[in-house]
Parts: sequence; C-alpha cells; structure tokens
Amino acid sequence: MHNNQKKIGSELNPNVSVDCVIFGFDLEKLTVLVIDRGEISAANGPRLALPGNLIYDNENLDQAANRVLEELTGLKNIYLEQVGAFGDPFRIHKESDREWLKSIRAQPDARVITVAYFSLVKIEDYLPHASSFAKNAGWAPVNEISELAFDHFEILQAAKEKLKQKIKIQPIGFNLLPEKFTLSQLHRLYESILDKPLDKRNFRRKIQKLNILSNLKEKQRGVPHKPSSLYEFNEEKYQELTQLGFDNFGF
Amino acid sequence: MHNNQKKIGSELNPNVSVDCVIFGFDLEKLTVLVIDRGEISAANGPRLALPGNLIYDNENLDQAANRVLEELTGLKNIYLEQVGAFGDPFRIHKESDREWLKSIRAQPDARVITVAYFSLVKIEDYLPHASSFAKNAGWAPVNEISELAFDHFEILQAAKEKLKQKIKIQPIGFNLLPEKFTLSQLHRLYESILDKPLDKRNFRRKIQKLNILSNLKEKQRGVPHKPSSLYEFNEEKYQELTQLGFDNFGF
DNA sequence: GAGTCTTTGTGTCATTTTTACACTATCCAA
DNA sequence: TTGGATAGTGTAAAAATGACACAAAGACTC
Repeated sequence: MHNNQKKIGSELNPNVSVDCVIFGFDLEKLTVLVIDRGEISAANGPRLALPGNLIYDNENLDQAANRVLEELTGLKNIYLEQVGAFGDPFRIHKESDREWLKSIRAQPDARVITVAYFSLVKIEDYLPHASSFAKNAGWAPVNEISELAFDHFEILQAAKEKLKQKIKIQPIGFNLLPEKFTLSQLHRLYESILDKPLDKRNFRRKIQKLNILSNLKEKQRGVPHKPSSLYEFNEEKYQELTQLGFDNFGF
Repeated sequence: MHNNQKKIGSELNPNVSVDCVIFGFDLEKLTVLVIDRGEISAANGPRLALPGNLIYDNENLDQAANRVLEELTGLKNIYLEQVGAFGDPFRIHKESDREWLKSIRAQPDARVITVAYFSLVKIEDYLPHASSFAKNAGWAPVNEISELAFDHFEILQAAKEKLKQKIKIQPIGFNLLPEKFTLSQLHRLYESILDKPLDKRNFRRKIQKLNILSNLKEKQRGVPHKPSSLYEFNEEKYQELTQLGFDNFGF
C-alpha cells in the first residue's frame, strides 16, 4: 500500500487513541520515552506524558501504534505488544491536562478510550534531539517516574507488569540490547525488569542452558577491568526452541 | 449511586463496545456462553456470536463489561478480566454480519473498536432459558466452536489463551466450580483449560501442597463408584499465600 | 613494573521439584 | 456376588534450584 493512499478518506477517530510505552535500556537501568509538555499546564500538573495519538478510521490498532512510534522515533519493525484498553470516562479530565488537550485536539472534550502498547527499542537506535523532530522527547529511568499526565502513570505500571510477565516466558529482552552484548548486561537487564537481584552464576547457567546465544569469539575492548565475551542472540536456535514448546524461563 | 442516576445524561458511544467471553464448566468440558442470532444473516454467516454491546459514555470499560454480563445473565460480582482491544477497521463489515447490525444498532456502519473481557461463571448459577430474558443464549463447548460472528472467534481464542496463562499463576479456576467440588472435577477443569492431560497423582500432590483447599468431611452421594471427598476453596489460606508472593502453579 | 581497582567467569553440594508409573478401596447396580 | 467405575495413594530417578567464594584479566596510577 502506498503511503499517501493510506490517508485517502481517512479521518481521525475522536474517541479512540493509542499510547505507547517505549522501553529502552541504557545498560544500567530500564528507561521509557516520555514527552515533555513544557509549562503549558495551567494547574501545574505533571510535565511528562507518554507519546500517543488518536487513531485514523482506516487503520487498525497495531498500525496506529506503529505509526505513533515511527512518527516519534523514525523506527520501523519494532517489537510492539498490546497492554490493554483504558477507558475511564474521566481519564483526561484533570484540569492540568485539559489546557494541553485544547492545544492539540480538535475536540478536546470528547471521551477518549485509549489502547496502550509497549515496545522495546535498542536505545542506541534512538537518541532524542539528535535525529527526531520531537525535540521534547527523552529517555527517563522508569523507576524515577512518579507521575505522568492523564492516566499515563497507571498505563506505565501496567506495561511494566506486562513486560515482567512476558520476559519470563519469551526472551524478548534482546530487543533492548545492542546486537552484541555481554552476559552481565543481559543480567542487569533482567534484574531491572524483574526489579530484584538474581544470582550471577545461577542466571548465567540458566540462560546458557537455553542455548539461544552465540558466543562471538570477541571481547570487549577498552574497559578498565577484565573484558567480557560478547554474545549475540541466535534467532534460529530460538525458533527451534519455541517449536518444541517451552513456556518459561523460571525467573 | 442509584441505578437511574447512572443513566442521566448517558449516551451510547457509537465507536466502542465490549464483548464478553463468559466461560463455564459443565464438569466435563469448558463451555462458553453464546448468542444465537437465528436465521437473520442474509449471507448465511455464523449464527453464533459473543454477547456484547456498545458502552455508555459515562461508564468505564469494566463497568460496561459487568453491565453486559448482568443484562444477559442477571449475575453480579463475577470474576472478570480484560483480554484486550480489537480494532480492525473491517471487523464488522462481513456481509453476513451487517444485516444483523442493522437490526440492533442505530449506526450500523460506524467503526467500532471492541474491548474483550473474559469472565468465569459457575454454570449452575446461570441456566439459560430457565431464568433469563435472553431466550437465545446458551452454553456451547469451547472446543466445538469453529466460527463466530465478526471477529469473535479470534476474540475467543485470545480469551482462551489468557485464561490458560492466568490459571497457571492464580487459582481462579474455583470460580468455575460449585462451592463444593471433588479433586477429580478440579483435575478435569485444569485439563480442559490447559488442553492437555495432567498426571492424576502429580496434580493432586501439587494442588494439595498449595494448601488452599479445605477438605469438608463429606462425601459424594449416589455415584455408582467409590465416592469422592468434597473440598471447598479456602479464601483465607489463599490470601496468606498471595501475601507471601507466589507466582505460579507450574502446570 | 608493581600494586590497586574493577569486573569477569567458573563449580559444587544440598535441597526441592518434577516426572513416570500401578494397584487397592469403595460404592452402585445387576 | 460379581462387575463396573472412579477414588485414592507412594516411590524412586532425574532435573532444577539456591546458596556460596575465589582466581583471572585488563586498565590505571605512581
């Protein structure tokens, strides 16, 4: 389908939006991409919000989420998963949010149900301010966020929970890491997501037994300590594994 | 809140509906409550559909799902969980579905996003045709359903999958059983949901170790074989267990 | 170039969990 | 009394888990 064909006859649906919880990992902690709304909110509400937008009437929900993600980051073919629908009638009626809505929506008072998605992005693939038109987007450590616009904080919590569950069942964490990574980085990633310490040796044993990593015969360079081996996720081996039907990592 | 207060100023939202996958268990297999649309569909599409309806603008999604469930079955305070949102632009555009929509919707052509829920009902609490105004609703074995109206078959699959995942993590299955039940019934329930055989002795051992069942000092009567002990779900013990934070049954 | 700092990488043992498997007990009905 | 049906029970081998400590490798400093 051509890009401009897509828009023919399409209208924004005033009642349904998608919001994206875009996770990244800075090799230390889990981060999330947030929009800074600036000083616009009269009642001094939270400045930060999740990226999101109304859907078009001719796109499905997954397409809308991919579109929002691409419009913001320029990235395509990103891991995306639905978290769920949020539809409190008053979810966008806080005074501090309405001001902003008036500036971006044709019908700021319409009731909007939102469908939340989470996505996993290699943080190196999107350096805000460098590439994007969204000058006011940035990565924030998930655990340092204590409030967001609308019901976005609630959505963030739900997304974290979903990610937590999902990562126990499928090795989707690789979407957050560089192509080449160390076991320690993977270890820290799992600890960040699960929000608890994992024994180093037990972690390594378990991951290695899955047999979905290729040990590149290559080491870190320039680190002021013993350099680590680099690994890469092996898609083929992973496919074999899923065929056989495994359903948890047991973390 | 009074019941008629709820309706003041409320309007149907033409763009958002909820659909309910209402599961039951007839002590043999998992069933689901479906509506028979009769011969109305011109193009000879599926007669069966999931119960669902548009939401009101002043209720949230959970409330809408509870309302649909109650309108159909008369039941309140039922276990309900969101499955997710389904929003293909053409999900209600099959010729065989439009005819029916025209008969029940003010705006049969509007694009409708639906939010799916699944709920667990004790089958004894709702005997269709006996109690309800919905003369055309009935329990159908989940595994015998091969098509449904709209995208309802897809929704059913998603709900089954969600139930499968959930039951591994929380003992919600009790919502499908009578107050007093046997271990064999519980065993069959798990096999139905997980869709695979489970070793009898291992199943019993595992369930008993959870220590959330009370063995009533009471036996089945009138069965043509060795009568089984009756058990009941012990809410208190379960609460203790969740406080301590367990997160799977390991089936 | 010796010493220090930092992180990597590795093995074992005790305990728990999982899996596979078969026979007796109890009730009803004929 | 017998036959039919389901309930209820134990064990042993294999696998998974959890707890735990120290040597090796490189970078940096003095």
